[in-house]
Amino acid sequence: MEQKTKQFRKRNAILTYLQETHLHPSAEMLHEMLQAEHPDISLATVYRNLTLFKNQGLIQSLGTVDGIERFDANTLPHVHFICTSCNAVIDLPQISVPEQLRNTVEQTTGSQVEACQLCFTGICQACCQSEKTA
Amino acid sequence: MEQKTKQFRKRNAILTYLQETHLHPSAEMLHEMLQAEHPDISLATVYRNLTLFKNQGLIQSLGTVDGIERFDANTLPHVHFICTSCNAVIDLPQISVPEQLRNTVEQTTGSQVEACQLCFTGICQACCQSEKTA
DNA sequence: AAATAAAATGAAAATAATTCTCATTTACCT
DNA sequence: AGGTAAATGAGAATTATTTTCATTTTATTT
Repeated sequence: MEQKTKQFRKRNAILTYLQETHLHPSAEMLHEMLQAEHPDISLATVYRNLTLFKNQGLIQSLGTVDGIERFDANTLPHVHFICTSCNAVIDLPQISVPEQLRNTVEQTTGSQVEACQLCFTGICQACCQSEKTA
Repeated sequence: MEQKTKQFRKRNAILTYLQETHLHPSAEMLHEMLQAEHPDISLATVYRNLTLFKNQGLIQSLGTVDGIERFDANTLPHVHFICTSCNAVIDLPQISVPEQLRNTVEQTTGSQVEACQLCFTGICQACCQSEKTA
């Protein structure tokens, strides 16, 4: 009962993990998490494939948080919250950017809009509470 | 007719330049521009003072564009457009993020919102046109 | 005004995230 | 199985940013 396609490849593991997590991980976070399944995976492979996925449009970069790039397999426009205390990146599905803004931007500036990111920063609930108890 | 306060300091020059430009420059861009007035200004001084201004809340970081951090002396919430072709960062004063969203985020997540950034990416007008003619 | 202390700066070394090189391994095709 | 192209690991290289430390500049005190 072997698999038809032997996918030794770590590439799939990286993409799959990204698609299943909600942590918006960095390359190093990914590398660490993937070592459970692939103890010999190298950091270079993680970086290499992240760059590849980005170019293929399979994932998006969320920019840097505390100097480190974070990634998201959800390429649909959606809103994030970044905690400046614990550096968590959290989805905010309850908020959305009005679709029409895209057109407003294109028409008032003569540019071509490819993407749009809305991002709130502050202290997340968990950090707010640990501040109180401390 | 000498000035009362001898301000040899380059610090002021850095902040003033940031406040007067609309280019949302990087440390290196700043360093290059400031050399006109201060030929001996060092890159370390630019970085040092940018970090200082950030901590003092006098400027904000816009995050990285093509791997390089960009700065803005306008700390009021406002919207940006980033050109993925020429890496220009352009203000979009005609757009704004509804103030109420801040409360929505705080109430639905139990977090404390400190700031909010909305940013469109794409091809700016200038680059759109040079693409056509090329 | 001179003396002293504190802050700011330049130059270059150090750091750290990311990318690249190259030898090796793995998967695919016939 | 044999040959070829793609993927990977290990570590070197790169590069933006930070730090160190000696020097200069500014502020303060006498």
